[in-house]
Amino acid sequence: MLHMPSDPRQRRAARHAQPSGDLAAPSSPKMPITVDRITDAALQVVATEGYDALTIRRIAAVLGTGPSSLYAHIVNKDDIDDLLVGRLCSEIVLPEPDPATWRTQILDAYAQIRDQYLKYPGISRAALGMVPTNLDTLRVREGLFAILLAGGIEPQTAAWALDALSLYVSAYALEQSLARQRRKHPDDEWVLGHEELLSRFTALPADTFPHTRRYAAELTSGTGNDRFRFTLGLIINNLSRPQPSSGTQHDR
Amino acid sequence: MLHMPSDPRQRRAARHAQPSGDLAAPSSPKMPITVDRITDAALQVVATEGYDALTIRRIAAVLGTGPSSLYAHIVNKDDIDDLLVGRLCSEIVLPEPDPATWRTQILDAYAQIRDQYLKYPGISRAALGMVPTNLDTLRVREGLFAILLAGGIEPQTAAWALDALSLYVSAYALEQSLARQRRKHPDDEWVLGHEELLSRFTALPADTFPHTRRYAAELTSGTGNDRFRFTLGLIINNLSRPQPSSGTQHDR
DNA sequence: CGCTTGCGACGAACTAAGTTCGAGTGCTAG
DNA sequence: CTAGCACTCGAACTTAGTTCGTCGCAAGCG
Repeated sequence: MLHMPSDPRQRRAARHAQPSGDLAAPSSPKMPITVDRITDAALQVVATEGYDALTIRRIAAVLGTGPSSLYAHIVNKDDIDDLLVGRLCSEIVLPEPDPATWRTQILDAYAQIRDQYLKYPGISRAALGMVPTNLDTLRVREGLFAILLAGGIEPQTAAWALDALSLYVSAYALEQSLARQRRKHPDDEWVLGHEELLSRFTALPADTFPHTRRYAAELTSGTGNDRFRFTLGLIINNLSRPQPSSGTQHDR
Repeated sequence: MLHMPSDPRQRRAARHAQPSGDLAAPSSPKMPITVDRITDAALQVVATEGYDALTIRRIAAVLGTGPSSLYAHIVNKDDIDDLLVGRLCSEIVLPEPDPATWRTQILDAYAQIRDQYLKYPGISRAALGMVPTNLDTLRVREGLFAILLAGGIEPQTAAWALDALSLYVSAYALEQSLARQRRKHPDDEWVLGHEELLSRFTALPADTFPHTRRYAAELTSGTGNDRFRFTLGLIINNLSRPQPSSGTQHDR
């Protein structure tokens, strides 16, 4: 039986390289530690305890072993991020591009990504730092890119819009995760519900914070989802229309 | 002489509370450790070595003391983030809102914020997790909000756009910082320049990555600044126009 | 059939970092 | 002058990422 490279660095490189002929070896009949099992364990930890609780020792404990046992399969902890994001991306289902409904297609796809991120709280932090050559993220990018192009968007505009949307969605998920985490961690008084935030704003001095005070209701209104759809709509709606020259040139 | 509360928790709370009558005590004639000196030292560390190198011990070393000496002034390390973001925000200069030039005013203000973030690499990570009651961030928000309102934007739209823009700028700065950091850290082969990224894209299999391959030039084109201005323009240009109803409702 | 060899598993240990403890120190009020 | 208090700081505790050296097992080989 042909073995994979024993050096985990080479394995990581192999994961980032284009898919060559040799597929990943199927798991042995026994119960050895594999990259897949590590990924499963890590995802389980993140789903139940959040990304901050994701430690090498925690993963090893789920697998019933010690921390050093993982280092035959991973390079370092960053490698785990790679695996997690890869797994998440692989579960994104992308539609066949349809020029008639490309807006909702994009919106739905990003909502899917957002839901994945929120399902694994804090994991978007890993996605933000991901090297852009990860194969699974490239697959998703390709799919989203195809939808935009089918919508008649200029390739250059589509490419940059892709960046903007992806970045925003990651940041949005990260912020949401952090907020929810704080809400579950009421050790300090830093947990602010909607009403408390509103009352804080209205209690601000009117001379230095006139607008924040006056429009406190607007500033604190809307669910996370409302704001998400608003922003994506803002970006998407501006794509297919000719950009009015208003001091901002973005042609090239 | 009246002393501040001895418990650093109360001091932190005091920093977040609205500015009451008692101003912070001026520094003693000698050379004691103060919150300001801690902030200075921390900023210096971040500017020269990046946010990842910001440790309690490193700050203490800059101040010529041990790590425990700081805990009389800060609650924990998160508190340092608070101080840093506060300092950064306090250096943002906001223009008097001008209805005629509100677009460039917003763009310039966010460019200022972006430059601050990039000057202290990785610090935007702290900004992303910041509690929204930080007084200094509120000041900046108030100023930006005022500009949008002066531009005739609906309060609700302005409030949500503020969120979207701030989130994007933070995420943008974080990504840029991470990328630059990787470039300076050539221990692995994960450093990808523009050309290398391009060649990677063109080397992708044409059957599964047709668009990425075909438009590799567009996908890798543009400086960070180009993309920054593009995205902000995308959002800003859509604000003052009536939102076409395209499945996205944001009223309430 | 027994020996070798090499890979994967893993206990132990090293380092770094956040945080706490408790003793010391100097300033200020009474 | 002295008591109290805030501040300082060395030492130590805890957690976490990572490495080292050993062990066991299975495949090939004589």
